Amino acid sequence: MSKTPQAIRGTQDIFGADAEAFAHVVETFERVRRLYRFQRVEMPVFEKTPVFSRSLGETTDVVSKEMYSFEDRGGESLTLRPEFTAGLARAYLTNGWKQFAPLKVATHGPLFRYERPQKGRYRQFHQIDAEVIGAPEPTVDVELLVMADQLLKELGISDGVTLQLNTLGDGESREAWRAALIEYFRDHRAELSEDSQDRLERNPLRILDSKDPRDKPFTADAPRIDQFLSGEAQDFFGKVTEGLAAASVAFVRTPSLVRGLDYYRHTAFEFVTDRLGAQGTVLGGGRYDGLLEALGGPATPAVGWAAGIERLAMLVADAGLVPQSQLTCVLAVEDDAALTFAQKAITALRFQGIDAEMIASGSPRKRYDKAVKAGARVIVSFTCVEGVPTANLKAAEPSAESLAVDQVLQQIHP
RNA sequence: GCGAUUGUAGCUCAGUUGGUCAGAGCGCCGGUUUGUGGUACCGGAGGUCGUGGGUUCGAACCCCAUCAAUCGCCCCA
Repeated sequence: MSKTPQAIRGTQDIFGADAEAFAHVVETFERVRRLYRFQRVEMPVFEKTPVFSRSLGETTDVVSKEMYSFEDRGGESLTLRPEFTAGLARAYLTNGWKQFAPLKVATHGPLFRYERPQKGRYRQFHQIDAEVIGAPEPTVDVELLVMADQLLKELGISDGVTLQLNTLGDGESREAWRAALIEYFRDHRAELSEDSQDRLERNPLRILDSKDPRDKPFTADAPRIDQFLSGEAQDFFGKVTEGLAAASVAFVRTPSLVRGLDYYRHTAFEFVTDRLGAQGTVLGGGRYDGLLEALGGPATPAVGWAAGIERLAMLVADAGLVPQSQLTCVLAVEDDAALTFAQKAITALRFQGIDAEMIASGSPRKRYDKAVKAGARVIVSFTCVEGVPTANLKAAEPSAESLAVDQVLQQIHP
């Protein structure tokens, strides 16, 4: 006896209302990205492993435990993409897209991370993504932030979502800050949570957003990036905040918002909601001026963001904002002798751009009831009167839809 | 990798201290009723109670293991 294989942990079969919400998010993103003139790109779902491992650098945990890697038949290590950014950076370098700089691109699709599933977190998940490669100006950061803000507003989920904004400064500022943080936390080492004591060695910046209450008193008084910002970095951040003000995009300065990887510079941001449990980040991004160099390319400034489609879809669905598409016309074939006539009719309706569904199976007596339950604007029953197939249009009162359906039916004959 | 909770019909669930406990509603299929009609009634299909062990005269119920789901921790590019 063979058993049906189960779906892989952390994958989803998205269907029905969830699929509608998902599609609505993608469609809205596509509309907004056109407004901002971001070009659509399609990317491979897998790459050579170094594309991701080199971009991730020293965070060995992520590389070894969180990536879906495997060897192809030639023995080369490949990886299902865990993010869009590294693949886009690779494409920029290998295709000579420098000629198009500054390159504004947008994409969406599945990503893969070997994680324990929980609310809003899956092994195969989906993101929308927007990046600008080859532009060092803070105005570009602003454009991306305003675009993200508009997207959330167009989706109708901006209430309860706050933009958390921080700067990591340039390379030197960042390094000085990091050194100061290590020194500070080392002095309080014994009082930190076990996790944070561990983080002190691996990833000290992460102590700042620890969830452990034992760490809170120390994170509150920790050194802030502002004390270490160079004049240039201050100026950059100032222009970003001025741009946001000009676009009326509200934000909250969040000194604890950090990025673990060294290639991040300057702007870092997250749109966060309190409605998704522990996974509150709805859209996140920042400037990664150091990434293309890490991939072996020339120094190339870049900035971008990504957002989880599932999380956005949940917010949209919870707010009841998924557009419903009501069936326009349903045909109830109450006599099988009228079936071909009904088939002619439904074909004509659909060719006229009228969406239609036909009920022609099961007990003929119950087909009309089924048709009623389909919730269409217009019901057409098909019966035979003295042996002649006949269509009867039912509508409570004449409407644009019923008139249109009637007009098509007038032109159809058994 | 760790923790908590949960697994009974296609769906939502009930099932008492282990002793007709294999059930209900919805959905599906069929029949009757109604006949410009979202009605009502009758009937039917469908489950080795997640899986495998164990305790017991007897397990959906107790114990162990395992798988899966949900939520959280770790991690978060």
